[in-house]
Amino acid sequence: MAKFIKTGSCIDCSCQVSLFSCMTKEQLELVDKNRNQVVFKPGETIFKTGSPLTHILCLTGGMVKIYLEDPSSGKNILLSISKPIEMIGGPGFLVDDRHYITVVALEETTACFVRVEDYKDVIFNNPEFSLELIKSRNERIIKYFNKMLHLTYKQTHGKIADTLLYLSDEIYNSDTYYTPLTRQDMADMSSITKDSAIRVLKEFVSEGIIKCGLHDFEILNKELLKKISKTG
Amino acid sequence: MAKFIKTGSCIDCSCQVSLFSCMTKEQLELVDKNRNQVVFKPGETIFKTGSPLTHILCLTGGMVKIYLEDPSSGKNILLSISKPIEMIGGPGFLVDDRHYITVVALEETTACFVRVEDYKDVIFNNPEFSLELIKSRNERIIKYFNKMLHLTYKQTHGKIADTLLYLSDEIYNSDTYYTPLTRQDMADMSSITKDSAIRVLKEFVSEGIIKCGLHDFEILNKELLKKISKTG
DNA sequence: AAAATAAAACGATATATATCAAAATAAATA
DNA sequence: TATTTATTTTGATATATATCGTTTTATTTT
Repeated sequence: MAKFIKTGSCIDCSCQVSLFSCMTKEQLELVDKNRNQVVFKPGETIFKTGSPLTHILCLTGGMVKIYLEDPSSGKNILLSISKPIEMIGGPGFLVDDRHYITVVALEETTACFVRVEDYKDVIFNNPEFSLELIKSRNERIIKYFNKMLHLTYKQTHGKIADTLLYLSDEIYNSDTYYTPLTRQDMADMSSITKDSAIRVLKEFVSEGIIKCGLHDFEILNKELLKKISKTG
Repeated sequence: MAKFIKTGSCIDCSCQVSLFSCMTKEQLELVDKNRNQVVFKPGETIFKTGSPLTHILCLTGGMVKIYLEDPSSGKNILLSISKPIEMIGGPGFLVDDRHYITVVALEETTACFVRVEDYKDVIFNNPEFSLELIKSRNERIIKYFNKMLHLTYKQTHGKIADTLLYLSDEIYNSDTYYTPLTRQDMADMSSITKDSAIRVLKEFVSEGIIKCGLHDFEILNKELLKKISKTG
């Protein structure tokens, strides 16, 4: 039992639904301070593909990876990394109430769970929130469109370049960063095999485009990396 | 001028916005009967990637293909075929009001344009509609998740099998169908090259799985096709 | 109907990348 | 610290699929 349900999670954590109506990040930050939260250790699974979607996650601290799992092939696609403050639900919401994503803590992560019924209530009673939600869904779809295009025509070098730039520009906001991601994770982000990821990273190092250890990365020639990302 | 704006399109076609609040297909059908519509000839472009998104399309007759275009690589992904009655907007709605999809008529197609402001009004004033819209966005995201997984791990045979099954099960509802799609279209649907599509189709024919002419298809061994789709 | 254009078909070749196996290194555990 | 386990690295090989040039067939235009 304790193996499947993390202590303290999936309990109505006294989130005041009305407070969610005002959706500015500043307000959410305030709200979150006064709330009991669940703490996840690195590597712990928060949402698992296929399991019932009963709550929406409000990520308040730490960092998680979000990925797709294909049970039949065993292949994964690492879709994104998420940082606070972000609501993480997944497309099963309002559809079949199942998770279509797996969310795993990359470091110590704090989160609060909001019941889907409560979340639905907010949408129903707050048209501004609805429009914001539709907007964010659409923004995500645009990202998936790009991902689909990249998956079809980019090759390993372009894909790894994308991954390095994503981490630098969107996650760590620096050309030098430490990441807990493994080579397998970076391969899953790039939709290539682990072996290919290692090979390409090594090439980039030998060409002076990056410097890297197991988890430390430094982008030395960002312009070239961007060019590689563009040309495929 | 006439080259870019189809005569009669993108004009507020007196759609009664309030009527859209009731979103059952039957009701929409009734509405559409009393509305002046725009007729597109086969091959005509209705929405073009990159152009301003000023209207949402209500497809009332005919059939369209919806695809992603990558201007830099020239690669296309054919996402889906749409039949009446369906609302076609695209993820630029509420984001940057640009089209991220290209919609092209496959046969003579009738459609009605709804101004985005009016559409926004409906969402704002009708919470049931909002929930339905979020649901449909999520359903689409689930499809894109599957597409992304398939793109990464399936190979040509599995991809073409998927395309044949999609046309049979979701579009033409028959194991025998005529389709105006070209080999290039079927390749774009499968995210492979035209040459590969031709090769695989020919293999399927020689193995007795399908029978096909240029545009006529007959699925002879559906179970095997499903198996090929599953195993990649 | 003839000419021109576009689409489909096909073979030969190139190549990128997955796959596999084995070694080296790092991390976790006892 | 020693031992086990997991991750990373590396090379060799296989293979699927894109690419290219050419021919054939279909479709459209004049």
